[in-house]
Amino acid sequence: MTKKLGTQVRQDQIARAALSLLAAHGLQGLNIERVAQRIGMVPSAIYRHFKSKDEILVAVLELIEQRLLGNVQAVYQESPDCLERLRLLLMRHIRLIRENEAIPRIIFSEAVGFGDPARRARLYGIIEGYLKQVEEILRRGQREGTIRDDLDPATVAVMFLGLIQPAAILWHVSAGRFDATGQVSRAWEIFCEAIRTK
Amino acid sequence: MTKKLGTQVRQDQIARAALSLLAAHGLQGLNIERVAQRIGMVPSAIYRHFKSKDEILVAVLELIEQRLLGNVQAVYQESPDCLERLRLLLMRHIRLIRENEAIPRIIFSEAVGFGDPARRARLYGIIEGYLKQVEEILRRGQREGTIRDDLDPATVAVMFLGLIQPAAILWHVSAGRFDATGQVSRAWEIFCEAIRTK
DNA sequence: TCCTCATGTGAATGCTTATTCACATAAACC
DNA sequence: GGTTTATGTGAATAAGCATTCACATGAGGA
Repeated sequence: MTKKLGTQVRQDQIARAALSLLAAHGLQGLNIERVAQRIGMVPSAIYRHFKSKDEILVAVLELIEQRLLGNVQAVYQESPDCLERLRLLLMRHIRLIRENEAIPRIIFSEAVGFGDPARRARLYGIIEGYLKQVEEILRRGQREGTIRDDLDPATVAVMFLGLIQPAAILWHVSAGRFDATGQVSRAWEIFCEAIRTK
Repeated sequence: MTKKLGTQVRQDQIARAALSLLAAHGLQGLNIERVAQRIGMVPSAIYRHFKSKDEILVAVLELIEQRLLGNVQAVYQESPDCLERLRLLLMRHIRLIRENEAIPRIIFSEAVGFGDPARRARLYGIIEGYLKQVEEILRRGQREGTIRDDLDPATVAVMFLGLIQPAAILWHVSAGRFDATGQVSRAWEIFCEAIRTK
């Protein structure tokens, strides 16, 4: 029989497996059987650790949240300059998405958008939290004088997301042919020039 | 019995019904029964006009393409100024999405992203076609001297999409609380200033 | 060593849903 | 009006999949 492991360990394994499967097969292709297989269990065993498939999706959302906020922490270490921090965050974000296509997928997916309103709210909270972090970097830049202070940080933070999203989608839809990293780099130059103090 | 109608008429009805249902219930909630009900038929009758559910999705994609390109045609009539055309296109686009949430939903959906590679390619073609139209407006602006000609139109066109997408997603995830139109308007100001000739 | 409890198993259940098919009927054409 | 053909109907099929449950077993404490 499969080795027995604690519920925290299993929950983590399950969430990771689900995220990885979402990337490979999409939400439609995510079923309990595949998740179980991935970690060497039998489908019913999953239910020892999660009450339902929906709960697994919530766990996946939290995993994504961790990774996004982890990126924010990292760029604070990597550079003291706010504009540079944003650039680094952009590059980390695009890498995160390229390594894990599931992220935009689950975020835009109707399972989250239409399902339990609480889960939808949770997702909104995650995105808002990330936006708040971006805003914070922008505000610091404004205080330092490197970023134009006539701009609304909240608006600019959403625009920042807009540098990444369409590139990520084109990359995915084109089956990897679209040069997302190049697009984001070029777009960053234009964006950066627009928000930097003249 | 239900009145009998030609296949072209039915195909159009079915595609429209599917688009509308996608907006209301998401892809998961789109089933043949609901589509049939919406146009007063019985599920099996759908198969007189489409070989499979997948074919219906393709028809929906084509409907979306029509509407996007229709917007482009319209703004050419509405203004002779390229920057103004872009602004109008942006506003039309956000309105299209607000009236029809299904559009981002189906575009980002894994049914399209992971299914038949041909369908994925079709979607890429649609987005590319729209981008080409935006690029064309940008190029005209460059020739006229209203838009900076040191910018790559392709890059800027993707950025243009980026003005809309995150706003649309936040609007959807927040259940309509996020002010997408306001965000897009404010973002447009910043974007416009960045690409206009100084 | 034994007990107990959390974890793993395999089979069964039940629901949803796409798809098919034999049959029915409206409409177009002669 | 009769014939033909495309379109609509209702029932049946079958597959996929989440979830449950009675039972089995490993691991840690007494």
